[in-house]
Amino acid sequence: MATTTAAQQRAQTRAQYDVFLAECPSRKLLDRISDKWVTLILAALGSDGSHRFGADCAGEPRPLRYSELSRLLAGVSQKMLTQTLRSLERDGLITRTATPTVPVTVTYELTDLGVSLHQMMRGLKGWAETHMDEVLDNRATYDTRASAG
Amino acid sequence: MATTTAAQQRAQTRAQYDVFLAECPSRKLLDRISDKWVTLILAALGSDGSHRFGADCAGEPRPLRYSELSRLLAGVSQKMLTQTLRSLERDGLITRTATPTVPVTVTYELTDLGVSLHQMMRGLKGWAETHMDEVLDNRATYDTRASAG
DNA sequence: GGAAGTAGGCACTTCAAAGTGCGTAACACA
DNA sequence: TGTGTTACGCACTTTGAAGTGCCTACTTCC
Repeated sequence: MATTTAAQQRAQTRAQYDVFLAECPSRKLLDRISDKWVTLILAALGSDGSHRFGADCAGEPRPLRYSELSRLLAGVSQKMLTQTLRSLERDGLITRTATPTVPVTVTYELTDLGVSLHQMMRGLKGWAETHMDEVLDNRATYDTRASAG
Repeated sequence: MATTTAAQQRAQTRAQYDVFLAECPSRKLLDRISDKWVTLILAALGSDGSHRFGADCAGEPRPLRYSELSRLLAGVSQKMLTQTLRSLERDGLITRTATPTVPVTVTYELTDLGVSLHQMMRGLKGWAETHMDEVLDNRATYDTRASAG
């Protein structure tokens, strides 16, 4: 009977904890931006449409079509692209504009909020470029010691 | 035979894409901080040991014992706590100090790099508090329209 | 008239991460 | 002597997200 006592206790405390986590706006922000395709779509829409995500993320924001995004993000499945675009639209970070042309044309564009988020991610990039090398150095050193020492 | 042609093409492009992603330091940073327990451990070690993560994350950084962290983070399983601490130690964000006392005592402490990361996450928090409400508003509006409209 | 392109929807499957329980070495205390 | 604590390691299981294939409606081009 009492085989899950410890588990249930943890479930209790976890439930409370999850509530707390859900309340934390920075946690929610992380949930949003920590998605692989979210960051890439933001980068794509935030920069011009050329496939230069890594370097500077510069260029002017430009609306992109679904098919353009699909080609730009290369490895993304249609499902994930659609799904991610929906969630970004839901959050008011991008707008979806469907024009009933020959075959229906849909374009996506960053909102002001989306641009704001994109700007912040460039800030993140700054920190990362400053310190992430150090982190990776530490990681390599740790691994070397673990296997050699 | 050629049933996986499209899939394999995607696999190709995805492989290239993953390489690119792996090279991006901001992507790596996201991989690090977007972990639930990472952020909480950082918050715990970055603030004093009281259970006030949400409000201000203030207080002075203080080394904490494994058991203290375990109690503080409540819902965390021992496995995840150990695992997360290891990875943070590996990255040079925290230090692990074992003192061979009565039952062995282990304390964890933020390194300078860890403090730096903790500071940045407070910056994140700033953005989140400024804009995340807006995002959540949009989300709620979207959901309402979807179900009611 | 059938193939192709556009922007997806739907359902099945897989796969890795997280959860969960159990074991451990050393010592202290009853 | 046996039970408890500390700080884990190991192995099994679950689960939820992502991947993948297959479908549509409409049109245009060959």
